[in-house]
Amino acid sequence: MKSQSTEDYLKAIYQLQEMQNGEPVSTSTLASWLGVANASVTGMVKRFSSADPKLVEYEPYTGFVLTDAGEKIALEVIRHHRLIECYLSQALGYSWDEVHEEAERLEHVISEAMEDRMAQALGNPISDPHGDPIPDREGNLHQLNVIPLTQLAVEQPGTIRRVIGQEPDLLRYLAEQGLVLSAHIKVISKAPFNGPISIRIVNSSETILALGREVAEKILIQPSSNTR
Amino acid sequence: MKSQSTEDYLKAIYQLQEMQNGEPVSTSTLASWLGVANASVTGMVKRFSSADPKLVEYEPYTGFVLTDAGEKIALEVIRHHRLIECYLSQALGYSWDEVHEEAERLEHVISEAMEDRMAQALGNPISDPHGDPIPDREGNLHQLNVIPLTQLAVEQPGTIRRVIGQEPDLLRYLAEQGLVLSAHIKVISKAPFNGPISIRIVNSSETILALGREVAEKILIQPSSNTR
DNA sequence: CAAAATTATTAGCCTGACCTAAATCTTATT
DNA sequence: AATAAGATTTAGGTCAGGCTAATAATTTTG
Repeated sequence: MKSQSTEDYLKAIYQLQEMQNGEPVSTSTLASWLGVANASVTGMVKRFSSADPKLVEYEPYTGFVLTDAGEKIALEVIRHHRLIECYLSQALGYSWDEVHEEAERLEHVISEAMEDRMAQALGNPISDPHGDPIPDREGNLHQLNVIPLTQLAVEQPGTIRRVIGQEPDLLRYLAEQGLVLSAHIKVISKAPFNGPISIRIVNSSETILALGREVAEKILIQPSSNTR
Repeated sequence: MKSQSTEDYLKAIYQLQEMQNGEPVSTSTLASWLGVANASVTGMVKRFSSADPKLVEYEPYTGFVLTDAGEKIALEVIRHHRLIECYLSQALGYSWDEVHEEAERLEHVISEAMEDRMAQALGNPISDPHGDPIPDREGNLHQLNVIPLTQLAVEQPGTIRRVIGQEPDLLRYLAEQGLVLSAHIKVISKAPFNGPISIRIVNSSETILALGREVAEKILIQPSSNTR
């Protein structure tokens, strides 16, 4: 089994690559994501690309891309992480802003047997408490058909399916406003000049919420047919 | 938080001290228990006894004894370990020979919050699947009134309350024979010259089981009044 | 297109946790 | 009391995973 650091690096590269539509991940991006010095990343990744099997491809001054072997490990760790999040939420009553931190440590130590038992207890869930997809044992991800809230048309109704990012403060804030998974919402207006997006939660109070673009970008919506 | 190794060392010292009725633990005993070289123990324990607060008292050529601060940490780790064992057994269907290995890694990474939630889900158990007592948050242990099976008198009935040791093979063997917690047994005979002890499981088949002294020493019995 | 700014790499160092081999201390034995 | 046997510690080394400071490569800008 790979060390905890190795697993963290590979997971981070995978996630950053995903966030950048497959672009190679630069040294400094990875370093600041992991909270280590650039030089540490250079050293660590150098080991990865001379490992057997090779875990990342590395083009100096371009960045890192996972090999299939590296991606496999990353997906295993992500599967652990997200299953644990689900389990903590469903079996132990954690809220969605608490699960990430705990899972971050547990993901490196659970056995495959434990993973299987958790998955079974949960009925093999396909997404975690934030709507992030859980890879299956082979690493296949179930992709949702969603768009960021920023791209939802005015008056177009939709359902919240996923929230990107793990900042507990933001997650708590969203939950307080009723912006949780499966909530039905509708965009009332989008202020110009990149201003806030005003939305309403359908079938709930008539309150109108204004969200900044940064936040709205992280809320992924499954559009539904416009019923009005 | 202390490193995983530190926690392992302190836990080991605690358990060895317990097994030796409070005797100081020698370098080589600890080293072979942990599976590391003697020199590694010397180095590590030296750090502990010059730490702030000091974690072990060390008398050269006599051995190590935990200070109150060291014992506190050891008991926290043991509480984690045993609660996890309980949880795995009750919530995820692990058998008593499987729990130890998994708990051995999880004990170092769970948060206090998770510990509390597990304890609550289990109804604050006071012993783990092997009958080992679970320290409470303050480190208090509930001591059972038990004796090793080797000391149970012939014809004296008793109940299995605890099994010492975590060897999966032994635990599986015992379970197959019906020697599980709460089983009622009676000693039929004790062969002389340290020979095997023959027992019968009360209220079950009439089969007579012969156990070696080594094994019998690890089975702790709560004697009950002789009803015949 | 050269200089400035940015980004990445190298060099050299540190710490924790291990190791082996050699030296030293203690205890037991003659 | 001297020595052999056994236990323990010291000396010196490795490896992973960090760090800072200095250097080098690339990209941007004037």
